Amino acid sequence: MSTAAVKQQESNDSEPLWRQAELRAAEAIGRLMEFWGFRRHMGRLWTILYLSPEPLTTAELSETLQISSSAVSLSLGDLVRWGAVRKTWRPGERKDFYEAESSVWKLLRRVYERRELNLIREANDALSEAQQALESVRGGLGAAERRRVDFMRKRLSRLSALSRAGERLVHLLVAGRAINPSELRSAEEDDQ
Amino acid sequence: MSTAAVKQQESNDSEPLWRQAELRAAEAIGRLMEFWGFRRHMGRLWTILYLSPEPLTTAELSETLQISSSAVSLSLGDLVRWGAVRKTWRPGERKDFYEAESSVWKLLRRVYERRELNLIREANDALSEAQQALESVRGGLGAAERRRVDFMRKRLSRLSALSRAGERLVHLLVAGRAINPSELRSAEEDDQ
DNA sequence: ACGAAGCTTCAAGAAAATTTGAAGAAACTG
DNA sequence: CAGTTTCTTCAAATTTTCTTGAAGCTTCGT
Repeated sequence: MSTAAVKQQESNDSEPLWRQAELRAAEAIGRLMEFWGFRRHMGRLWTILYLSPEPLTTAELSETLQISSSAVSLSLGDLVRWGAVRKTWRPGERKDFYEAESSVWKLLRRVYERRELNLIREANDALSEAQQALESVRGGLGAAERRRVDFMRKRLSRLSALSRAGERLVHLLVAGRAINPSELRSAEEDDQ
Repeated sequence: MSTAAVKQQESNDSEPLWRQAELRAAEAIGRLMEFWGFRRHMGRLWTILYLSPEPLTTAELSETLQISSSAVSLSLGDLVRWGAVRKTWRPGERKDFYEAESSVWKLLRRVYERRELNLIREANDALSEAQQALESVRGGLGAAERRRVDFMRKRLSRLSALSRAGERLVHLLVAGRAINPSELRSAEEDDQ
């Protein structure tokens, strides 16, 4: 009864037979993107567009994925801002059409460039500030506390070295150059 | 007189002067980890431990970060499970003490190995299923729909190729070997 | 210029996650 | 072995994030 039910469902709704496969792929990519820090809808929408031979309208998207048109608009806007989806225009049509940027590599690069690098830099700044704060405080401490603070300073500088190394690696990645992760490892090989 | 003032400051809050810097660093790393898909507390706790010359108790941690002991226990448990923190034991002490795994490189490797690889594999499986579903449906379609499905199949196989390439890269990364991101790029260079 | 169609933004509601206090287990001490 | 101390688990509550329907804008055709 369950397999029959599926067949029925497919033809009853006047849904193409491949819709289910499409949704499954969209879901997989959606999860991947969610895990990567984006909204799940972004991945789903992008996938639907990526699998479509021609541009789609927001109405088609919201119908396919069964989400409200405002949700489509929201996530689609993000996708456009990330360059993952382009607005296209059709002569004689009033609605906007959307198509996926089909070079995943380009997308990855852009995200790393805009987002990951920023993130690392912010962490870096915060670490530097913390280090400076420690240094400025160090003078007025007794011997025991000074030892303590020196330990922290050593550790903080290791973290800084790491995050600078990470920044460098992402830079290389974005430039499409080869990367050697051992740089990360060696960034923390000064003391034990 | 100025040293006296500093001393006062120290004792008024009964907080060491460097506490603030420590918290700032913890916050920075916490954000980084949150962005990376972990609970923020995990990063904060790890950082406090990493910056401490000696192991700390849960009580000290919850006091330092101002979070409940149950939250400490929860996130600390995760950290131990990820190998980011070790339980240590002190003769004569009843409480457990915790210390940070100080090799960040080891940690990164472990996370990529356990989590990212799994994630990619899951996506891969879902994509394969979708592809198979399309193939099994292809027979019963008219010409137009068949063309449509063939387009999807081509795109899906590109996604598969990409994610297999990604899997390979992560493998290399985990093994500490050099990586060339151009493998990703070339994974989608069959058609336009 | 007016009306309609489509897109976006917003505030309210729903869902999901994190956080916590309290209760339960486990481990140690006297 | 009873009584503590410490750690963990759980359900309730809070906070945060997501989703939606409605209202506001903009653009286009007449």
